[in-house]
Amino acid sequence: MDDIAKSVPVIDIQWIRDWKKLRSSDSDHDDFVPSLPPVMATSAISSSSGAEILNRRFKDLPPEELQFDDEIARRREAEANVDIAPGFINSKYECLRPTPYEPKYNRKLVSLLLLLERKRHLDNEPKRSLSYRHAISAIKAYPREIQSSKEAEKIIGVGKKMAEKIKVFLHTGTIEEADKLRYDEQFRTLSLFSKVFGVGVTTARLWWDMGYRTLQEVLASAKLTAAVQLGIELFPDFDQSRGKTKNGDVDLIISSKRPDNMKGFLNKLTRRLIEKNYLKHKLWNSTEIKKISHLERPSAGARQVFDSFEKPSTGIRRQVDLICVQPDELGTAILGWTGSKQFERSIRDYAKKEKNLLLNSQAMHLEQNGKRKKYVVHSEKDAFDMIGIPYLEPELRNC
DNA sequence: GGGCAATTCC
DNA sequence: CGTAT
DNA sequence: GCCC
Repeated sequence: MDDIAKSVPVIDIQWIRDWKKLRSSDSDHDDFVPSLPPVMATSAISSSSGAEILNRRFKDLPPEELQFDDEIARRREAEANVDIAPGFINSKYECLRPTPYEPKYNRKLVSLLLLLERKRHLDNEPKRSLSYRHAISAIKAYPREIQSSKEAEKIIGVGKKMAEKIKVFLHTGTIEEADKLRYDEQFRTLSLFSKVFGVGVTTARLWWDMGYRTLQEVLASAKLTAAVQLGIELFPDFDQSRGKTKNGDVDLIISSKRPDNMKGFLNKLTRRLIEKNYLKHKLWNSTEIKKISHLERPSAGARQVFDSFEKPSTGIRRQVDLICVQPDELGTAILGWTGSKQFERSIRDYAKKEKNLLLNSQAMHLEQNGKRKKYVVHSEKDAFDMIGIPYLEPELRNC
């Protein structure tokens, strides 16, 4: 999952309606797929812009833009010891407060902290990266401009070192370490490499250390697994910096009230979708076998990742995750796949630490004196109620 | 100083 | 089987 | 890097 809670509809919903119509009139899997006009498959899609990104070399390129930056970095009165903003839910649990996708206040500060978080991530310092994520999340949700580092340090998640950086920001309008990263070839190259499907910070750095500076060079010279090679070739289609929509991947969670019908469903469905050219490549798949007291139950979160045509007529390609779940897993599956990533970490952390509830995308369990009791979660709302926290719309889970 | 979400695949 | 993703 |  990405760090953005997905709320933008990016596929033709009619496609799903047709599917539902057909499904209700017939129980044979092979007829689940609606008949739509066949797709004109072409490999020339976006290849002109694709060549650009594959050959992008950051040396001497203009600096990376800040994510949010309409703020005039004005100088504040030094170190006003004001109270924390009224109404702000000051907690270490991000899931307790609404967090917008774009901050209203402190936008440049958030942009700079995001650079530092990414730097820690690329340097393989996941815990420091997490710390920045906590602080960024809190500041994104903070309901007014921060006036001083003293005020900032009252925010749970902002400690001494972060407050010092904020102090410098308030006085100079920037944070030097962060601003430098915008021009840093290694930082920008590692960022690009690690956006490829199947590539994390380790592989990204390996490629850098081998001397590669563009994806094209990697493609030409590095020995790649088939999946990673596909990841690079599809990269131009998935490139998120292009186009208007923030993020384009689609998660479809599929369930049936008659689980016995679901055996082999995902494979059948994807085979048909590939035949009809809705899906192009299988990037990844997982078929989980749950072991329950010696019995093997095929289940929970069988998942396949594809790239597909968003809308046959446009030829625009999207990443599609197909997730097949048991009916009693539907509530937790939707909650778990809606994100954001940090929201999921937070709500699971809260549930466990504060309520002894173990939460994952398959189930919720109450743990008391060494025993686990399973609760069925029927909906997202249900999950919030059971955990005992106020419901948050998906659009406000952008922790 | 321990913990930081939970889980799978290759 | 341990590590990376 | 921060909280408990």
